[in-house]
Amino acid sequence: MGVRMTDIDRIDRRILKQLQADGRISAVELADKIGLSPTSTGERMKRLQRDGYIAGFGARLDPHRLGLGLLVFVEVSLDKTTPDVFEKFAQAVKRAPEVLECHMVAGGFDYLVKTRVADMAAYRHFLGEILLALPGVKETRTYAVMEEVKSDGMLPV
Amino acid sequence: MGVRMTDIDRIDRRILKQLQADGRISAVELADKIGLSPTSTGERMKRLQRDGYIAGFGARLDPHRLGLGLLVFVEVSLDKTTPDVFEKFAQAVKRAPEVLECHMVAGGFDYLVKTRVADMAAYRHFLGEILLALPGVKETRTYAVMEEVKSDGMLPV
DNA sequence: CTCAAGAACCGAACTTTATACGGCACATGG
DNA sequence: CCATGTGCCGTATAAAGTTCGGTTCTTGAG
Repeated sequence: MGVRMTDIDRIDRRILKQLQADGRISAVELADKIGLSPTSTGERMKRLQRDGYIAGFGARLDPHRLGLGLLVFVEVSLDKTTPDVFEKFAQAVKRAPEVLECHMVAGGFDYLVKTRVADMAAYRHFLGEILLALPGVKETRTYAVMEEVKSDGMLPV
Repeated sequence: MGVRMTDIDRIDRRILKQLQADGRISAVELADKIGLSPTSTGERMKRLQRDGYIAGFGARLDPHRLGLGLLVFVEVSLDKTTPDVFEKFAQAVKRAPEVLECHMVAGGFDYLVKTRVADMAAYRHFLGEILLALPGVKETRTYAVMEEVKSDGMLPV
């Protein structure tokens, strides 16, 4: 299944690590962190993007500052007797802005949903009016996050 | 509990939205997307960072390209008879690079851990040698992700 | 009402960064 | 040996970031 054209070396990994931590670092500053010229650094950055190692850049926003103080995980079980439930559910979830992540899992339930809302009242509304309103949703289990021990989600490179 | 000094308006929200989607957009381009001069746009960006709405910038790396093809969630229950288990567990988790996220939750278990590894063999090693080796870990339930329906984790602004 | 003060925006000058180009060193394979 | 390709670098040009002064608008006190 090889779509990849090239492989990456030690220097590429250091570039990826730095860019993951600070996506707005200049090629000049990055260059002398890794001991290369700005030109070569820029070329490598462009190659890493072209080959898909870097999917994009983004600002990390503070959810609490934006009034999204409550993080909630929901386990969802679907009624598998109806056809298309998985498709419908997946599409609905992609449209819901409260849903940050949604993963189909193997195990005791079908989907694990990560949600961020303002407070419990907002979550109650989301659960009742949006999630449970979807056809085929048989059961949900809610886990409110009390403390975010680790949240950055940085990949080990 | 007001630490915030200022509030944000409609224009700030559009800036945040754009920067979340593309953290490397130039102030010039961003400026005419939102109908403002590059100067004012730059000033607002700096203010949004200073006030903590923007925590930072980062590159979005493709986990599959980096050989981290398997996403796994683990529910962890701790043995609450021992003192300090929560502290120890939290600190160990912060040190583990395989752990992308870890949240203490209210409900049937104690921690929900999000992990990314190369494959099942790597996960087996992580579970046995690292997670279960921690003192106080009573029980774990593993949920391997079969399909990532939604993964970006963009906040609604 | 008048006026001073502050906030937000803008354009222009200046500084820094990105990009494109040409050349150099080195490894590879015919 | 030589041709080719790759990676690196320095320079020059184009673009973006940054600072500064000045304008308008709002606000609140006199």
